[in-house]
Amino acid sequence: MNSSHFTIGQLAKKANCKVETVHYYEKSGLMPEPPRTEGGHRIYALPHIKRLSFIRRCRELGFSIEQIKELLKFIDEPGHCCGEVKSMAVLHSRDIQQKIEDLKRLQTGLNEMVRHCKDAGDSIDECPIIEALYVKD
Amino acid sequence: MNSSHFTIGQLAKKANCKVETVHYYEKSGLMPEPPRTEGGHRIYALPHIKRLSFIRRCRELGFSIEQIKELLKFIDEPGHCCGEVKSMAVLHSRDIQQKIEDLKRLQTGLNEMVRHCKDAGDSIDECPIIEALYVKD
DNA sequence: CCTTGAACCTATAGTTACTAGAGGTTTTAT
DNA sequence: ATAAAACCTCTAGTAACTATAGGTTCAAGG
Repeated sequence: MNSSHFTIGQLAKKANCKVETVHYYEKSGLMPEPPRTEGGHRIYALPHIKRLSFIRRCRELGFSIEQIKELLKFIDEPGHCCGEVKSMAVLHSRDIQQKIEDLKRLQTGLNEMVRHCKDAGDSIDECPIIEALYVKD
Repeated sequence: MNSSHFTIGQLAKKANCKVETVHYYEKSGLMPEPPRTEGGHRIYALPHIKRLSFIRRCRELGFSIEQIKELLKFIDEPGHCCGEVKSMAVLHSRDIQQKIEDLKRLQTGLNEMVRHCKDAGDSIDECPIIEALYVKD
């Protein structure tokens, strides 16, 4: 294996993910099927590292596999423009904002219940959290 | 079906979830197996409604199925105290706080990239988002 | 009573994004 | 040559549902 070629393990390590994840991305269509050795081992090169690192960074940002597919299409195919990428990023940013707000609402509700709890001693029958959640209907 | 008994569809509706979800909770051990009609249909009563509603409220608060199992154990078995419930709620609240912070970090990173985008016109080669994510390694 | 449609039943498979394990082959280092 | 590490494909599992298929039961209306 010459120095401008990499095994799947090396690729995975450089992009900070597992070998199985690379298999998964190949099967999902994110990563191209690479050339192989005579023995059947995958041969990767620098462009693969760049692509996988891109995918990993997008995943870290919370983009779904499908969204990353679209982004990769923008990159792979001619004729796309930055505005399309920006649109996706803006929509995604809104999703994240919505999730933050949802979690904050949860947090508030939960903390409100915790606030009414004494530190110890009460039995379950007198627990404000259980009382709040196990109400009559 | 007399008026203090409910079908699974009625139960699901009252607790705001689907019939399949009730099946799932029964299989997961959250809901007890109820008595049946001669024909094999499940017969539910008020305590089932209360229990399922509790489960749904916990799910809405983001508790996992396993966590809800524990909470239900506190309720079902004698000798537990409110402090145990409070502990779980406090730990869970911390989880949620961590998620909020993670999402905010994502949000910040994403918005920073979006901020450098002009509205349109640039090709993908000049897209600051792609440039940031598809870097050399 | 009969018919029909709705609701029920169980079992299985799919969703998303991985992750693990099994059993076998290839490569590498000693 | 040998042993261990790394590779391969395939399958199944994770969490929390959700959908589908094929069959049975129930309820309402004629």
